[in-house]
Amino acid sequence: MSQIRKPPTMADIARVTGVSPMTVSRAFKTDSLISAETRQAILQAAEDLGYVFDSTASNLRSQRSDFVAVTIPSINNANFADTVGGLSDALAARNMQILLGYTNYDMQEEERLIEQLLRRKPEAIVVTGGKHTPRGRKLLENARIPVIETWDKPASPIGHYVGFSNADAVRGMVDHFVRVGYRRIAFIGGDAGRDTRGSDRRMGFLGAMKAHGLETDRLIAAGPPPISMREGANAMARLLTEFPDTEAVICVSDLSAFGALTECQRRGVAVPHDIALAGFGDYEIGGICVPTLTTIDAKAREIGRRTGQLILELLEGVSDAGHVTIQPELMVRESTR
Amino acid sequence: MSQIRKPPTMADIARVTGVSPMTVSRAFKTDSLISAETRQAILQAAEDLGYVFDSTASNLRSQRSDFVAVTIPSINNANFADTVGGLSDALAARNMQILLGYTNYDMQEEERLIEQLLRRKPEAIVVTGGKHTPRGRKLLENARIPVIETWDKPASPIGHYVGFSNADAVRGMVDHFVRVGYRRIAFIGGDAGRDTRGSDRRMGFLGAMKAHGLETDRLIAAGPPPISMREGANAMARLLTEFPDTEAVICVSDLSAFGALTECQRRGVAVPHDIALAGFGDYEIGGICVPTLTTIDAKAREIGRRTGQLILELLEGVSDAGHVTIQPELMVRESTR
DNA sequence: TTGAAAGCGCTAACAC
DNA sequence: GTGTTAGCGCTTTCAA
Repeated sequence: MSQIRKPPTMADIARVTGVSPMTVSRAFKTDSLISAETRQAILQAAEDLGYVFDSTASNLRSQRSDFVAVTIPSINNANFADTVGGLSDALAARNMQILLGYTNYDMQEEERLIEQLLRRKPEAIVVTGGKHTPRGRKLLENARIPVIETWDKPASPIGHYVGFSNADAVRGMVDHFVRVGYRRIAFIGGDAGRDTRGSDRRMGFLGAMKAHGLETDRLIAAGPPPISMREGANAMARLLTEFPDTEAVICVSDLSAFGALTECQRRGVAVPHDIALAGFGDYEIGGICVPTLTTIDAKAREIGRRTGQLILELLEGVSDAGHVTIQPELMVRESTR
Repeated sequence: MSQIRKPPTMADIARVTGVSPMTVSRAFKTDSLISAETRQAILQAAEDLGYVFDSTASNLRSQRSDFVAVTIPSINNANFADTVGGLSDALAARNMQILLGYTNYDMQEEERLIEQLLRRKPEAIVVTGGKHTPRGRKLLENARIPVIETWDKPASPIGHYVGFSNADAVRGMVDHFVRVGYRRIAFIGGDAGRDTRGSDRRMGFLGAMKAHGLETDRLIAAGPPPISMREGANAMARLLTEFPDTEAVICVSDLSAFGALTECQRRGVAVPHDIALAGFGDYEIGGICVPTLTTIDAKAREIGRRTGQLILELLEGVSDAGHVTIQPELMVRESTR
């Protein structure tokens, strides 16, 4: 009886409905010219047969995939999740789907991922950061689709970008710290060289400190990214041991800053009275923990939204070059003077 | 000069290399019979021409997509991110790619998403939770591919599942609370009916309280999901006003529990001395905040890993039914007696 | 180890 | 508003 039958195709619907396959195809496109009754009959027949539209075939024939490929360092990070959310919302208007991959903060893995994603023939590709392996960069350059680098302001962009200078953002925070009177300032971040955004922030810290004529030896390397709460706590423990007279600490993200805060709480070190603390990224936790954390809002969601807008414009030929600079915002809260 | 040229295909490589397209195709498959020199020459030519393999065409012809479709409520949630991470790792062995969509805790949106994902012809589909719209359920039943429900133990599974009873898990926590002496216990969760896992946890709370002959009126509905830190804090404020003599609070997740904790800190209410606090999900924050949070580890990553294993077994025909029950683990920490 | 023929399911392009 | 033809780029199948 109930044999394994092949799934129905448009041809099957055409046979049942007494129209040509082409008409069935038209019935599934919202904008196409087709009489209301015909469409209705076709959609009904499709429902009855349990038909499922085959995007693969459609994509091959029309040479459009409705995919936008996206690489992020980690799926488990609220900043990148927000960016993907904003992007997704912006693309929903055109019914485009995101093909997401994560690199685990590894440029080799990014290269592998880019290659794999490009095989799916996306209409655009969005990458996080402006640094890539030579081959990864070449793959992007040759991709014949819009390439958008995000969360960075690349020295030499491959195509387009939507981002900001991580170094400049931290520089601004150091300037603020100095303005309100802090001098012995430390930086907690990942080991140099892997998380490029983290490294850029560290560079910004170093540059600004030097510009102010301040010491730059209070650097705690908390290991390979992702630098999260635990690493922040451990780094703070080292900092309090090695440089007990530190007045203020800038952490590579709110997550590590919160970890650092908990270490202070366990030791009875008062924030900001004994030591000031700041993060980066305006994560939810920074706005709610006690004390709330001074941070930099990098506008994660806006980065995604603007990226999505840009992609739609590029695909429609409305625009042809997008260098969108996002303005991060310093948010002074309870954890600093 | 440099005209817009069509991207090279296997036929182009075949022409350049002097072999048939079929041989080129073989060169890209690791297991196929082909001489080492021929393959070498072909891969070299491909590199020179900037060839990119076309998965779309491959998928159509071979009727295999190497996609696994996944729906999660929110991309910005560490528990689901961990599950996707575990799944992704398990599938990496077979080079399968995850096609991810998020439902925003909305079953209507889930239905829309399922339909869209199925059009891409995934080899399996993983959904979060065991409750769906009637049409969503029907789509899954007719999908002719393995369907795996996760993060739940469905009353009537569509196909397979990897999960646990959210109600039972919370029941166990209530039992523990009663055992150590708490009686006036409250529950902070989302509005009933939207986040099904949250509702199940609430049901578990109510059932266990009744079983112990305790009052069940200390229920704070914190709004529609996602219930995060801010909602937890607001709910705690209401709870402390409406039921100031509450001895212990169970929150629908660690995030809301942490929010609740901050509200206590701002009011000078000592945890666990004045009130005990527990969460759900073993998020990173619960293990590091002060005090650390009693919680239930739902083994998010293991859910993903086991799901991935199951999918591979099902696709290889090794297994034909998977009802995998995950055992959540109560973790008693500083926030409770 | 390699090649030839056919076709996966859909839609572009054109005709009526 | 609908139909016909051809073919997107690859791989299955069979043959050599």
